[in-house]
Amino acid sequence: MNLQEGREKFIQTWGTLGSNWGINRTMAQIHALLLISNQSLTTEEIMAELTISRGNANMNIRALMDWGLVFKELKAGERKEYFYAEQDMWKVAMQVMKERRKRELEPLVGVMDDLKATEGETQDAQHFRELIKGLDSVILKADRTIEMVIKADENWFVNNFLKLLKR
Amino acid sequence: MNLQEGREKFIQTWGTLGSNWGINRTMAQIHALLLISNQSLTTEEIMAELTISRGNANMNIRALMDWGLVFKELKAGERKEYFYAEQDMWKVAMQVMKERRKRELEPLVGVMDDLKATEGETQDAQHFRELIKGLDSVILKADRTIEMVIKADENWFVNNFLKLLKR
DNA sequence: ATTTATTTTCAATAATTATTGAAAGTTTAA
DNA sequence: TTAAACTTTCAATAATTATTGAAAATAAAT
Repeated sequence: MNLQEGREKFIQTWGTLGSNWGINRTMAQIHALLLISNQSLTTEEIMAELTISRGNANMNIRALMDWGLVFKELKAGERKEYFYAEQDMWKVAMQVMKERRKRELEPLVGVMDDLKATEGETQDAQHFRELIKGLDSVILKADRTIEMVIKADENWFVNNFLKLLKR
Repeated sequence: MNLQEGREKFIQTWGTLGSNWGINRTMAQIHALLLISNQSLTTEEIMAELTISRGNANMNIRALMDWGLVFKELKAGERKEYFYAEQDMWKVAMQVMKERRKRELEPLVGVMDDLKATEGETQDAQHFRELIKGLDSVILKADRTIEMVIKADENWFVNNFLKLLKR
């Protein structure tokens, strides 16, 4: 497989993976393209490479920036914006976890509290509360695990940083 | 919140959550309905409760069985099929992990091997291979972690089973 | 101030994905 | 065997989601 084929396969694979996980295909493809690019790209270049419209490119680039996966670079003396992606895939994975935790797990915790407070002493009501309790404990466990992994990773980062200073 | 409201809110929440994660809303709602039901339900009952068509109900029930989240029960002297869901939410979470690992992570490993073999000695080609290497290591790490959690959980199950025998 | 370059927005449209419902298939009972 | 009860399939349709493209907004240069 040559470079061109590899790049195309990666963009397509990343796109499919994204849509399996509830992320819009184009957004994942732009991310893939920026990942494999050595330099930052303009909106124009992204449009051309993926043959998508300006509107589409713009909206998805913004979304990637909201996710903290893509950043803007301004070049001196140039008016247009350049974009690049975090390339360390471990950091990418951490960032995705962090964001999904914030966007989905945290709101869920609130809903679970409401559901736990459901009234009624019938068998059905008790069964419902039992199920919710079980689900709540799984959600809490997941939340704590992710928190732990993120904290550990950040410490690792801080530690490496401190090591650098000590040299 | 009374029981009826709680059930409806749960079904709707589970449906939304599912579609955020690339799972069809109705499938998630049928799952939710079976989770909160004390007894197994027929296709008719599921259709009525969620106001969906027979075809839709049938297809999504099959999908849930393929995922190992829902099971069929045949009642003596009755012709129609009854369905129920695994109610232990920890087991549900494990089963979802297992299935996603099998369906998505494993095929990905194959693609990554192809991508790692991309040819070329240009800067671009080297950068591409570096990225793929980094991604591959994250995927492998995720795969091993999930495997570990599943194994640990299965051992826990075996252990508890053995404990029961020893009483 | 005016022009030019660039980004953003969003109504219209296209593409994708989910759902229906009726016909075909299957299984059990009479 | 025929009929009745039930399940499965799938082409047609509906609903949802993504994409376009052109106009409006913004920012910088002349």
